[in-house]
Amino acid sequence: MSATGVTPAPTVGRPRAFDMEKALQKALEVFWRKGYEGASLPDLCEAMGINKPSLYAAFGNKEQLFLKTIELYENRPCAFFYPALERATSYEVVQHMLCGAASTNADPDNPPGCVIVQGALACSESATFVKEALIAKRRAGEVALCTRLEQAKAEGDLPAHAEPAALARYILAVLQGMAVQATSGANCVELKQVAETVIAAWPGKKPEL
Amino acid sequence: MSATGVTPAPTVGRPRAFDMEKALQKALEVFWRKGYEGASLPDLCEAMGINKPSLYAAFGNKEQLFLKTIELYENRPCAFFYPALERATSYEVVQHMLCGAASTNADPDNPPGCVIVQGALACSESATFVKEALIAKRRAGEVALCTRLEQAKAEGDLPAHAEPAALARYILAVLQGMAVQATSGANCVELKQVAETVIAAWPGKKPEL
DNA sequence: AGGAATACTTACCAATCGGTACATTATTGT
DNA sequence: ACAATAATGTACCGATTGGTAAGTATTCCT
Repeated sequence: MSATGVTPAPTVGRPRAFDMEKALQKALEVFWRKGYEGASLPDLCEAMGINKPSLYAAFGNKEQLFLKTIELYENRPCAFFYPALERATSYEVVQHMLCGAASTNADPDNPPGCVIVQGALACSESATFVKEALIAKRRAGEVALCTRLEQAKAEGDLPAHAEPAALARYILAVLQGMAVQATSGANCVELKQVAETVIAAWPGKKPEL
Repeated sequence: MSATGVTPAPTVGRPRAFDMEKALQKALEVFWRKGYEGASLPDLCEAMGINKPSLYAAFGNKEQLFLKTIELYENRPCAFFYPALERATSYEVVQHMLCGAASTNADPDNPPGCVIVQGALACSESATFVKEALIAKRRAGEVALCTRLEQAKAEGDLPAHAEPAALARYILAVLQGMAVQATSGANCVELKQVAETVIAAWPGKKPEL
């Protein structure tokens, strides 16, 4: 198993004629817009600018390609979530999460919504593995936020009666709902209003004005 | 065009050997669990206990069958939304919506989540019509709630600075997020905690204790 | 220059997709 | 009894699905 998780470029043989990262980015766009099952191999190949045997040689199969695009997604467009956890107060944490979600979910340069939500929400049995991988990603985010809110509670940043698990679930529900709203056509301003509504009622300490 | 929208039972010819409403109910379950595109005709036929020609004769095609199941869905399991609008105060309106969603989204007797959310969130071009029909359903709910909140504001039930459109969008986002949570395995108690978090911070007048 | 190794192109595969033609069976009206 | 009508079961349709075999082209190493 390589340390980077990426197959190292071989020193011999014909060199690859396309950029794997750019191809992944294009595949991500297709999966993002159409979901795992709705994206066909011709769709993917056309967007990636390669043909099927190249796709299979480089990425394994459709399922593995999808999982790799999700990895890319978490490191690039959706990169607001985990960094937000490092903010000083729970107020700022949720503020950055919700505002980041509003921006990326309704970014006109990307498909609307969130691929981790809409990539495989309801699907046939053949996509069960992918569906559960996305469930795990969503749950991981919830657990991470819950841990952060427990810390906030311990620090007195959240009141003693606060329930970090319930609050984390609530915030994740709002984030996921914002993704649905974005796929329905909501724009960034509209999503920021949702974010603002949540933030205004946040039980944690607010920053000085 | 018939008044009921249902083809009247013909007086001559071989009688239908299955109950259309029960078959629709079974089809709804399949679409609910697998989504519009993830549900294949064999899936549907098996669940409905009929075969393809009967399905097409009775319901038109897959798309029309889906739209009919959505109609059934709105009148049956998901029947908490519009009735909730008739409550006396905005507090009770959102309380009933959120608690109703918690119950039906995580009802162990039904598939998890909400078919109007997950039926066709991200899909191929061939499902565009269905996808937009669901978007329209979601938007209609949002508009109806917004109208109800405008009334609440006019009645002094909501403060003068309240923005009904933003609040309605927020509540719908939470409802849709709860559906996503349910498909991820959240149970009724967990969803009720989300509902309670929202209700506790609702800006409208709270009922007497 | 000549392997060895890798990627690309074309053409194909079985399985499944949504949808239907056709013959058969069951019912009503006369 | 007999036509008219409608639902059923079987068997099929072309198109598309994810995936691959095989031949060709391009590179590195000796």
